[in-house]
Amino acid sequence: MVTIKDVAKATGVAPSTVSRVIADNPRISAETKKKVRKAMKDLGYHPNINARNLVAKSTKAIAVIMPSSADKALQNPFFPEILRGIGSITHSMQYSITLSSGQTEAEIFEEVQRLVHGSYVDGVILLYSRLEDRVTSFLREMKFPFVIVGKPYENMNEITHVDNDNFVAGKEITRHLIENGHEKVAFIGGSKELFVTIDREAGYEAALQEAGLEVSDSYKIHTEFLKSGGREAVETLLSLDIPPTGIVITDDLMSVGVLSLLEESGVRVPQDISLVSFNNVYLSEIIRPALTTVDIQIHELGAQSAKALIEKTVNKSEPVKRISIQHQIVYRDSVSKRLK
Amino acid sequence: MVTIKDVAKATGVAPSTVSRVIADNPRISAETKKKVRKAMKDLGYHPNINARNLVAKSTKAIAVIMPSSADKALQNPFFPEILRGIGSITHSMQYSITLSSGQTEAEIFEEVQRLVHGSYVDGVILLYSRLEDRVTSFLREMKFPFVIVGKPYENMNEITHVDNDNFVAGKEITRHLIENGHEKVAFIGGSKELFVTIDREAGYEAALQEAGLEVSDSYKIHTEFLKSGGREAVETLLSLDIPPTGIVITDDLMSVGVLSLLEESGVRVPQDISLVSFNNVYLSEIIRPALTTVDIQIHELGAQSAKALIEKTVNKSEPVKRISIQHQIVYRDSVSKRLK
DNA sequence: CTGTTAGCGCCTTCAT
DNA sequence: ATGAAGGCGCTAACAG
Repeated sequence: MVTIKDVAKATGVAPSTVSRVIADNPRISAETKKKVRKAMKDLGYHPNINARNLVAKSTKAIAVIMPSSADKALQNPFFPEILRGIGSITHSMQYSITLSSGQTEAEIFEEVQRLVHGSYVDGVILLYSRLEDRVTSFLREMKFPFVIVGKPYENMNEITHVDNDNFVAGKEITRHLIENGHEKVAFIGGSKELFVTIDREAGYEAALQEAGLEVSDSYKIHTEFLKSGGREAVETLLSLDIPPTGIVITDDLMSVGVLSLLEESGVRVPQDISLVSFNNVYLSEIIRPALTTVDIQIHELGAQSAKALIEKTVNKSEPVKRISIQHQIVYRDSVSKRLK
Repeated sequence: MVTIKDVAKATGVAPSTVSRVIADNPRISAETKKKVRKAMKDLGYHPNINARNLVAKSTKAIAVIMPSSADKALQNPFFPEILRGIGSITHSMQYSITLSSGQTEAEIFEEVQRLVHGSYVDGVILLYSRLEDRVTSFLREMKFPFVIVGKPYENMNEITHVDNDNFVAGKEITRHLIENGHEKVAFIGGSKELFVTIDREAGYEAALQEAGLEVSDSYKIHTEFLKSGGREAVETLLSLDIPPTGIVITDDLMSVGVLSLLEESGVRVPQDISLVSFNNVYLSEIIRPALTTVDIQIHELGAQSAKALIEKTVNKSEPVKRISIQHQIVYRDSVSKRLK
């Protein structure tokens, strides 16, 4: 390994001078700079990050924590996409990403402790948000910079987070159904412990009420991730006295499941039932009918969270922020106009 | 930050002694160990990883390189899954993962250089394999430990890689179609630059030949990732004089696209056409009809590659390995028996 | 068994 | 504008 000393020796200057050249210190003559830089290139010098971190007490690295993989949800294309968003920022700022997943919540907790205590990273992005999460409490206690993608369960004004306005999004997409003549619209969401579900559902209800439509519990389904369980739920929905003509579903991947179930039962989409959902994942575009869905800008969600986090790590007194990412409805073919 | 010195002072021993109990050095008395450990706990001591790395000249970290995100393929659930596989091993061995993606190939190359030159990581896992890849050549030149998930384009016996036996898998899944009475079977694959495609296609042809069936070019389609392009391809296939009754598709996600296209054209699966594909991603289970697909054990692919890489990093003279992960056909509902 | 010393590669005063 | 010296936190000889 070629070190700063080697470069110094080769150039006939002191190590400190080389160090200054690296930092592009203005009080080094242009001449020596050129000389030193040449030597660096010739020798193939690259700064050793560990040595640098050691003295700088900073790592220029952030950790990204994925939800425990008990969540089957991990197969959701949401994750690669958000990672790309984060990566676009980290790359441009010369930061690295340390990825951390884990089978269980405990494993993740361990890992995070290791990461922050060992000074592996300068900050943490949480790709989930759970009630009474030890990781969150730990990070707060340590006063360690972190941001949550989504909505924190507690201390919302004290935790920087980036999220969509899921309430409004839910309202708008439901309204779209209503405007197309649907008066019986159902809701299928994931776990009601999740804020995404809660918010989108609240938006759904608000749209209904706004239109003077009835909000009925029998029209609302919560299912983890539809396999057998979701199946029955959908069947129940269909066998109602007055089955819905439109469904709001909180996730494109779930929509695919529902869609399949429906068509299997001979119900056609959108002729018999209209579907709308959230995320605008690639999948929603290749499936038939292509899904009308709200684009939540996953990439941007990632980019903004990385940006906010990095700002926080360089300036610890950066104020708490609550960043809201725009959403936009993408109109495709899963909604039909219904004559009254 | 509490350091080894603080612990030493608090315990009344030398820093080196503390260092030794951290390493659980056998020649330290049980008594002092206990004493020191207590102090560590009381003070909340945690080793500083950078300092340690600096002297150890090892980072206990590996980099995972994702394909350039020009590949829309990144939304494939394949990635989160393989990351989990890698994570399961790294976690258990106390390694960390540095994730690296990038918009372009050049960006990735830069990043990898930074990672290896700066001693960020001890080894690299490549989640892609491309012809004349600068990253690969660079890693080889540097003699830096790396493994490829998939099949290297060059120097196959000099590069440790973990892969499925895609030829056999392709053959078996095609044979399954044939055994169900399908004599006209088509093939839809991704870019023919990719080894996965090539291997699976070769298997497909082998099965056909084995059964004495004709291999026809008009039955073979290569499409990046079916949007508009794939659409036409499928239509062409259907309008053939003798349209196929079965299709082998190299990826579940593509299958979903094809499936949708087919049903849109009024072709029923599996009644009119049977479909089989690869990967056994969660999606293939929730879609209707559920897909008969070959499970390539993505998780295991990740785990084995991490294991092989770590072995290589601790023992540079570890021999080159070629690890093949078992596959297994998962029979579901996308294939129908066809009477002759 | 434990303490002392040196040094990993870099940055940063403090001099000059 | 540059050099010399010290130290970041840790480990690894080398002494005892």
